[in-house]
Amino acid sequence: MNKFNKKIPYGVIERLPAYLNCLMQLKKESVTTVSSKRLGRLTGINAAQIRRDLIYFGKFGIRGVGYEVHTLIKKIQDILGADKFHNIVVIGAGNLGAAISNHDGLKNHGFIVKAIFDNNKEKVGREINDIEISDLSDLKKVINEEKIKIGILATPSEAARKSAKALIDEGVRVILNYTSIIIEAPKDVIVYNSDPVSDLLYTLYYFTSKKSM
Amino acid sequence: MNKFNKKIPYGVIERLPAYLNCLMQLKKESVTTVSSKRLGRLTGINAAQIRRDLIYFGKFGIRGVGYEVHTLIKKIQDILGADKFHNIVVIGAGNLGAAISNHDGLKNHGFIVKAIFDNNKEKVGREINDIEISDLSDLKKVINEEKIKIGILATPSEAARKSAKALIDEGVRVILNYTSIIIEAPKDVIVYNSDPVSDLLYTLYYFTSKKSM
DNA sequence: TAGATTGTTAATCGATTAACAATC
DNA sequence: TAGATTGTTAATCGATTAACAATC
Repeated sequence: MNKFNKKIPYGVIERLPAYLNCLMQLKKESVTTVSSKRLGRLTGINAAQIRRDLIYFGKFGIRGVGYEVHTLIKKIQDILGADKFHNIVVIGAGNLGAAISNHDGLKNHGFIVKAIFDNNKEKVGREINDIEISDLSDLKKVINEEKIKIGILATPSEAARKSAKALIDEGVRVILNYTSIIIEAPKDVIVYNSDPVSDLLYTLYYFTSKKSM
Repeated sequence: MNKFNKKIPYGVIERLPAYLNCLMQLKKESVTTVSSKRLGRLTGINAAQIRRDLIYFGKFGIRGVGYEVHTLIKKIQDILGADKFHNIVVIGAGNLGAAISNHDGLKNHGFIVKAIFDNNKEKVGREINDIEISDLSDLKKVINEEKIKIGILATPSEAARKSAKALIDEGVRVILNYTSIIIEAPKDVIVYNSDPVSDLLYTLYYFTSKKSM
């Protein structure tokens, strides 16, 4: 719900991170102002749609000028909740877990990796990106002490279901699932699945038979 | 376009990999038949929608019985083009590149990683998952020799734009972009962006203010 | 003022879902 | 046959986009 008390379409929320990402790159290039037209060209999204999306939340632009990059970043961060810090945990200290833990963007958007868990005793105690790898058996303790609500699942598939259950049982409410296991969760838990194979298969459809996108 | 010569909604194609993934898990559990109702419960997708999605491509079910798992897998693989082998390359031999190259699902769906590229001379010559790491300067040669049309971009952000350009210039037509860099590509190149931060930000919206999904 | 671009409407387009006849 | 579930329709719901007045 927004200030007009209207339900926001999913598509709108899905596009906001894309706008934000684009705006942050523009900011890095010292661009101060951007029109919906330009933002549209950069993100591949229709300019009218960008304006439509934004006015769900307020009038952030200046007619005849465009949007101030800095202001729009603040507004979108505020809408998404990315203006606050969020403690997260990563399950799995393999390549994937390490890649995610090292991701610059997390820090830039206020996500703080509080712990990385693994059940491999050899890895426990080592560090990834200055974060110590903890034993999976300490999951419960850490989640409760740090009041963690967001978890990233980056284990091998075999371990995924058990870890997901542990996260949910301890009160985690958002799970980013990077395994190909299907996670069954109660309605108040948000599970977001991300799988390179699904992404590839999706694009493959449009590729293999030269269907237009 | 399908056999009825009607345009297939994007949403349908997006859901097919989810069905496929679910079906393959069912097959592993030796389930032979599944109803749209059960598939719906497992994937979180409305049963009517599953049936609707599938008949865009043909009548794959048996009234009163459901869908034969094995048959439906074949059909969906055929639709997506996942019944053939596809050579791919991965750019970036860091944690992310390694994680993707090691991903079981790739092999299961016919994707063969032909080469992993990196510009770090120390990594070149080593192996990940039995695939030798090649020097980025050999990209052109490999892509042309192996007629690679699919590339996965898993480099640090700084290197992404240059690598993307190289891929496109040499004829790659599908790019899975795992960096947060925006890639500008001609219309006949399909770029699919996947970024853990965008995924987190999206879920964050529904989480932070207890908005219903 | 002239040019540019937002905010906003309204028309179009596309997606979802309930319902049920067909049929296994 | 009775029960189950698909295939299919049609109504509803939601998303996209062109167009343009408002206004910087």
